[in-house]
Amino acid sequence: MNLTETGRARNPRGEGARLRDEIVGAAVDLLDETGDERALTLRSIARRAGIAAPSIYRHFPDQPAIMLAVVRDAFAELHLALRAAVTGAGDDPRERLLALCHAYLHFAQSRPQRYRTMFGGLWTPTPGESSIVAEDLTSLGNESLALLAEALDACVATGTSLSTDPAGDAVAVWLGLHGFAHQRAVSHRLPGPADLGERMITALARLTQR
Amino acid sequence: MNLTETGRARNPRGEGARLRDEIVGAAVDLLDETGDERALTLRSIARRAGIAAPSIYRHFPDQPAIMLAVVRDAFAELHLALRAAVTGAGDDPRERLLALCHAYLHFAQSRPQRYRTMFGGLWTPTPGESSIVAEDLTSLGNESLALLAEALDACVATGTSLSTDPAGDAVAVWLGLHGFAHQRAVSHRLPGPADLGERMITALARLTQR
DNA sequence: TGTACATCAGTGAACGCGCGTTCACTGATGTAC
DNA sequence: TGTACATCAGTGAACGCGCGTTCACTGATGTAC
Repeated sequence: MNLTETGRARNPRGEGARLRDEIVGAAVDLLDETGDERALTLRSIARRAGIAAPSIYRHFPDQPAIMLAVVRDAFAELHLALRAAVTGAGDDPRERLLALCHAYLHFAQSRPQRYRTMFGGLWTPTPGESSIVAEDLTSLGNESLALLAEALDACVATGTSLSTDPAGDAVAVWLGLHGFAHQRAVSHRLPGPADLGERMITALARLTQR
Repeated sequence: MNLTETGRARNPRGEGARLRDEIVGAAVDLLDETGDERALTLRSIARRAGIAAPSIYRHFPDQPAIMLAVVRDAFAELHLALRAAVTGAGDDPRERLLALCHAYLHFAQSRPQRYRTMFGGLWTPTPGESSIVAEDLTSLGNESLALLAEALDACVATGTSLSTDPAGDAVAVWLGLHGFAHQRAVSHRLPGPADLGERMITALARLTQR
């Protein structure tokens, strides 16, 4: 590492972009620890990263841009986790779909603060006031939703799902997962039976009884 | 009203509590307009209410206490809306359940910022640092959830729902509604078919085909 | 009925603080000649 | 090979601002006698 006891060593020429990742990492750490995106100020992130506050401006135009990078990272991480789950689940479409859904719920449960931030919509009150544009936001979860739609399609093809509109029902499954995951991320004391997630997935994906 | 052109008239003796409601109202207005709970500072709320900032301390111990009052008000309003919907829906259990669910979704759509704040979990990062205690939070939606469970019970009793665990499935329906409502409150551009909400309700409540 | 006084609702000035952002800078490292 | 110079990564000091909170206060209104 480039860190010393009394500060950080400078990155070599051409690799200043490393600091960009360190800044995002510091922001993620702060978010996971405090659970409060209001704590992610430009100065607190700089402190955490061990740099002077103005150094951030070499890499980000403003504070919301850091948040966007954090959220983008988190969505990329989610997508990787979902892909890995599907890939590792074997060939049975039902198992693949369930693995994907469980990976989604696991992702949210293990990083509740990041999950809340990804979908909380707070970090960008008014696109236009900052460097962020609407385009940055709309497409964020699309890749992962496509993965879910694909898994549901496969279930329909083998008769495991009775859905007559897999594309629409994929959105329904996603929103169900989201409601479950989000509420659990927020309250950590969810009423309801232990198999609640399973039950919602089965119902929304219109899976047949095994 | 007690407002004049150059300030507000003082409340008469014994009715100083009126200002409390005005403070909460000002906070709600700010929240609905800005869509950003970070904008709800003690000073901005005071400005909006037309009073001096220290006047707030006569009615609230600190800023999170105002947020709690806002959220409590919103939950009370939600409960009233749900009750009114059920009451006005006639005797058919299916219609009553659907009316309740639609009222829930309508509530969230017509007050997206308040809905987000109610369930966003941001306004109370660490109970104990402020005047808020955990007890203030846990019971917030319980009344409304009970209403939903009751409506689902009635559907089961008449064979309209095939649920074998209405209490658990009521939570499932709620989380489905929440996922739908929350995501719509945040993004306002939801993919999926027009009858998505209907579809989720029917599936999660295990309603029979009509 | 008059009057002194307590209570109540709300104010104005001031405090110290962390914030985002700017500016001119430092000093190491690679490059041209 | 040596040296002047451009580039690059990051800094330190300073700015103005809005924040939460405190303090002693003002002045209207009800109450006791």
